[in-house]
Order: sequence, then structure tokens, then C-alpha cells
Amino acid sequence: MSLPHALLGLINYQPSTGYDLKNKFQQSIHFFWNAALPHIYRSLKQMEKEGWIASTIEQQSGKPNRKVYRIMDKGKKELLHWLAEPPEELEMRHTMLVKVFFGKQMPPEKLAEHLKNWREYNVNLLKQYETVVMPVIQRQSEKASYAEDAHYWGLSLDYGIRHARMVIDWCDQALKDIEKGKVKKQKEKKHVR
Amino acid sequence: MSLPHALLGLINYQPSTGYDLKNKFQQSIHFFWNAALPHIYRSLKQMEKEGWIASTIEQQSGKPNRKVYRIMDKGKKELLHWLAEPPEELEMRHTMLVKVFFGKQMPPEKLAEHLKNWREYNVNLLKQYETVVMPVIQRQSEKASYAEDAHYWGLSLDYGIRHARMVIDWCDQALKDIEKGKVKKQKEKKHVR
DNA sequence: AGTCCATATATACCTGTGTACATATGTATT
DNA sequence: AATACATATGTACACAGGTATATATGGACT
Repeated sequence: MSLPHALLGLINYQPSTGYDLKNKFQQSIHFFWNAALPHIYRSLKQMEKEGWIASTIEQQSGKPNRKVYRIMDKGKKELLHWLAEPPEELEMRHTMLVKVFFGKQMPPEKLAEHLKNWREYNVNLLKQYETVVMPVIQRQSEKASYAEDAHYWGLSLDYGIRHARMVIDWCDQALKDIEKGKVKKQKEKKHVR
Repeated sequence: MSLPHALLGLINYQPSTGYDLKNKFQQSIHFFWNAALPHIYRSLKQMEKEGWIASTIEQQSGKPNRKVYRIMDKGKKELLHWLAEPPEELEMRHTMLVKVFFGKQMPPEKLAEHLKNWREYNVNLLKQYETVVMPVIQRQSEKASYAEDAHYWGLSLDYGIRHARMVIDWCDQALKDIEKGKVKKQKEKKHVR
């Protein structure tokens, strides 16, 4: 379990609404954790019940009112406690690898298609990391209030970049192997004939 | 969702009991997907209800009877269909990275401790890959019936190895950075005094 | 004029998964 | 003799998370 704690970490920087958090999430933690809007609202409700956060309603004309959550002492304590705990799960969990494992059961072209998509997904990720995320962290690191935080944001970004590059390299190798396998099989067929 | 399909893939090789599957799982898919015993039995029940698999009870003396599941036509069709589908989730999901992201909020020694554990976990994984998993795949690849499958097992193993190496390298870099940060802060403190 | 997107909050339903517990016995170790 | 481990199958409970849907409005685009 982690979403409430991830949200706690974001609210710890500054009071936010569920909608704010969705946007902040997408620019940061989203790269390592997923969260849909309904899930965020649900978590916020739980967290308020636990006394980790409290809310104030800001009247707005035209748009719906904003429900701004701020962190409470109990929430700060919970955040620090959670951070100090060793992460529950170190294992990876990746559907794609299970499909690769059973790769022989599908046509090689199909698996190649999956891998090409995965490769492209990671190429796009890499582009996003370098053109969007990196400049944001750079800008934040110049502000004194976030200079130290930005160091850790940079570390996680570096992980993302290394991960994406590793996946791209592996996909290239795997695609080459699969292509070779196909050629080999075709040659064998010719031979038999 | 994936466990029923992963199990389907294993049963497709040969009829198995829930307990068999747990053992096979731990030697293969476990590196990319997790499954506890109760979850496996639960999934098998669902799969039988769906008509993907069927069971026969083997009487045993002394030990409890074995409930052996075999794959049905509907199950084979389902497996092929699932394999051809693009994987639902391409995103990673890693608590550790969320903790790194909020790293400033905890003592640097604590984060370093987490990273050292993660590093060690991956060093052990790597050792297991090289001394246990690789030989098994090598041996299987020599049997004609599994030679082609072993190629794909090898691809997923290669991913595991690259991933573990990447994590180890990143941990080394991050630990160096954190160490440097600590030294810097101590020097600054001295200066102020 | 009509459609889509962004802002803003939320409920309902279903599925997947983790943890604890229950049961039964043979074999190996201390 | 007692303890732990491997074999073998499950139930019960609780929580996390995904998807669909509802509501309300302002602004931008076609």
C-alpha cells in the first residue's frame, strides 16, 4: 500500500485539492506509481478520517468549490514513519515479461509487435524525462526552498532514465533474436523441401 | 490481471496441481510476477469454473490426495488470445522510487540503508539468475521438446539480469551522491561555526 | 450552434491480491 | 520425544485498485 503515503508526501509540500494532486502526481510520482482520480479522492477521504489531513472548502464562483487538504501533525508523523520503513515489495511485476516467457506460444510477429510498442513507449518516456521532467527539476533546484528536494527528485529521474534505456537496449536485442529465429526457421523449411 | 493466464501457460506445458504450480512458479515467473499459494488455489478454482482447465483427483496414501489440473481447448484458446493482447500496463510501480523521491524528508542514513538493502537484494537475484536459473534453461534447451521455449525463457532471464545490473549501478551512484551530500552538509556546518 | 476540453468532486461496482488461519501426515533433524 | 519441514488443499477477511458513471460550468475550437 502506498498511494495515501505518496499523497501525504505531496500535501506535505503545500496544501492541495484532489484535482491539484492528480496534476502534481502526473508530473512526478506517476512515473513510478499509478493513480486514477477516483482513487485519489477515495484515499483523501480515508486520510482525513485517520486524522492525517484536514480540509477547508474554498468558495469559487462558476467553477465547483475547491476542497483544500492540508497536512496535520499526525500525518507528518505517519509520513516520516512510512519513509523509514523498508519498502514492502522489492520484486518487479511486469505482465510483458510473462508474455515474453511464454513467447513460443504466439506467432513471433505478434511478440515483436508487443516489444516494438514497449520500445516506443520507453523512447517517448525518455523524451519526456529529458525535455519535460529534467528542466522542471533544474528550475526547482535553483529555488533555495526546494534545492535539497530537487536532489532526490533528480535521483529518481536518473533511475527512470536508466530504466528506460535498459528496456530499449533489451528490446533491440530481443527483436534481433526473434528476427534471427524467424530467418533460421524459414531456411530450415527450405532445406527440408 | 494475469495470474490465471500465467498459470494457464504453465499448465499448458503439463498437467499440474496447485502445489506443483507454486514450485514451478517460484523457479520461473516468480521473477516477474508474484503469487502466494492461496491465490493460486483461488485462481485454479475460477479457471475451472470458466472451463479453461479440468481436474482429476489422484488418490495417494499417507499424503493428501493430489488434484491435478489439465488444460482444456477453451483454456488454450484463452491463453493464445491473452498472449496476443498488448499488455495492459506498461508503467512501472515501485514503492522504493516513491521513497527516494521524498528522500529529503528522512535522514540520509535511513535512505542509504534502504538502498543498500535493495542493492543486496539485486546482487542475490543476479547470483540466483546465474547459478540457478541459467543452468536450468541451458539444460532444458538441450531437450528437443523445449529447445524453442528455452529461447524465450532465456530472453526473459536476460531482462532480469540487465534489470538487476541496472539497479545495482544506480544504487552505487545514488549511495555515492547521498554520501557526498552528507559530507557537504557537515562541511557547511563547520563553516558556519 | 454544437462539440470537446479543463476544472472540480464524488459514488458504485467489481476484481485482484495479501495475510492469517485451518487441516492432515510423513520424514528428517535435534 | 519433540520440533521443524515438505507435501497437499483450502477458507475467511480485508484492502487496494480499475472502470464506469454522475454532476456542474466556463472557455476554446470547428
